[in-house]
Amino acid sequence: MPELPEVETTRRGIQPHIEGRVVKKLVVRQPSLRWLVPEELPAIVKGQRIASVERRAKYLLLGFTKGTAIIHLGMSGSLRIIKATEPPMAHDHVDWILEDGRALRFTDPRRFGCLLWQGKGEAQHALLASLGPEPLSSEFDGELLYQRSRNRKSPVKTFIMDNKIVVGVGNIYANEALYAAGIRPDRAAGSISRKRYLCLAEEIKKVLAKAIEQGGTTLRDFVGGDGKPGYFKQELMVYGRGGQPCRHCRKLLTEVRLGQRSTVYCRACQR
DNA sequence: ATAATCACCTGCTCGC
DNA sequence: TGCGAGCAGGTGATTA
Repeated sequence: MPELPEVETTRRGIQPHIEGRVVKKLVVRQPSLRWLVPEELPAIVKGQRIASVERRAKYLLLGFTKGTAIIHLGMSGSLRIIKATEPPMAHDHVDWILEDGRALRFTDPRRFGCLLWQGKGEAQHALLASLGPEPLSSEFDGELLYQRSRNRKSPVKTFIMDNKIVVGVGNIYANEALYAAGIRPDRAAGSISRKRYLCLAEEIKKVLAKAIEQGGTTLRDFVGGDGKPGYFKQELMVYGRGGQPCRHCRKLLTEVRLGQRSTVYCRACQR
């Protein structure tokens, strides 16, 4: 479900409801997520105030005086605000019960998500330590892509999805940005010119920013923290459209697999 | 160091 | 209608 725009949409949806609130109780029904939820976490956060709700890459960070809760939504995770009395459904693994009678509920059928803890003063969590720049920040640009791609033989699509290069570019938006930039996804990253990388970086920024504006892409059942679906799906040019006509030239879009991920592009518009 | 593959898990769609 | 195969928004770990 979530790529960066969906995670950011979630963050914006839940922040007004939980920031500044005190955690009355953390209920972990299913600790077995991608990594085990730390056993001691409920005791650590009980009675603690959520001071901040931030995002780094696709991680959501709940800031406390004593440390930071690190949440990832994986492929199928979501967070929403509920009444604390709402009975849990099958994949409702964690509830952050607040003192105002509501709760932040984490749901994740596939359990690829995680909930971890980094205590204040501990070294930065390994998951966050070697991440590349945020795609919407000024640290990320075409020059960086150009420099980092020299001598790389892997496909450019795989390259821009590598979170050591830049974070937050998932399969949907990688496909979309490459289409917008007119670059074939299977070209070797090292064979692409500086000029084309400048264009690609701009398109990555544009597609992500636009998707955030629209509240993310709802494919199956993604909803933001406010329960509203995303509206970006109607803007997709290639993702999920293999075999259908290119919206620009009407030729049929090609679908291939690159690094186990479905990849769709136009053989005429992308070179 | 880089590239390719595997693994984690449930649910849904498709073809027979 | 039922059943196995394959696929899905992510990404760390493992293998060449």
